[in-house]
Amino acid sequence: MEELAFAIGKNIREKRRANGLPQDRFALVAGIDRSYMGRIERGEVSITVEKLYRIAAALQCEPVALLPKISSIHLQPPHKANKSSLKKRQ
Amino acid sequence: MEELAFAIGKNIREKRRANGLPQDRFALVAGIDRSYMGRIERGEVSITVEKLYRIAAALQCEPVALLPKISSIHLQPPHKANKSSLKKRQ
DNA sequence: TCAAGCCACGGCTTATAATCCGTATTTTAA
DNA sequence: TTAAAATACGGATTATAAGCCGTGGCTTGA
Repeated sequence: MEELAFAIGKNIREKRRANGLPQDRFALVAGIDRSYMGRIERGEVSITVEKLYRIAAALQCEPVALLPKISSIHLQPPHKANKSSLKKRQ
Repeated sequence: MEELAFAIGKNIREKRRANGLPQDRFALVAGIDRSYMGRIERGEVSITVEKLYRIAAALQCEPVALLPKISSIHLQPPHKANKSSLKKRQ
């Protein structure tokens, strides 16, 4: 149900297949664990920007080519709802 | 020295200031810890794509507006150099 | 002056990203 | 069909992203 991760994973898979690379070899090129790469493509995990850049590099594209428009994503509130720690300014 | 993180942090700070928001209030809007937001802007930490989207949303811009061109970044090899686990196909 | 706003920075903890290795299942080509 | 390639998926561990709370330093306006 991770909308963002799912959209990214779908884009990665499409481009990878367009490049004719199997998942495990692609993971190797990107310098990412093969099992983790599977999870990324399935949208099961939330990746770092650094991983995004590795993957884009392996696909020879810009990171933005893998990212959905922000308007298409509704991100759910943080797990630890961050409670102010900011003085009210009446 | 994290080139990517530093570039992103710089972009975020610029846009935040352009919006006239102090760091702590901005962190609040983005739903991110104030102290962590400071580290992000200083380029001390590697963030997830999900955080990138939160920040972009708070800045009312697309994530790509915060990301440097891939050609301007040389990413260093993974810490755990991922050793094949892939059969040779001689 | 000093109070308040803004930011840097620290130590510590908690959540989770990422790895490693194995095996089951599906897909594809001969 | 069936063997091999490609992928799914699992458990367990390690690395690190992210949160929490405090403090200190700097700048500016009252």
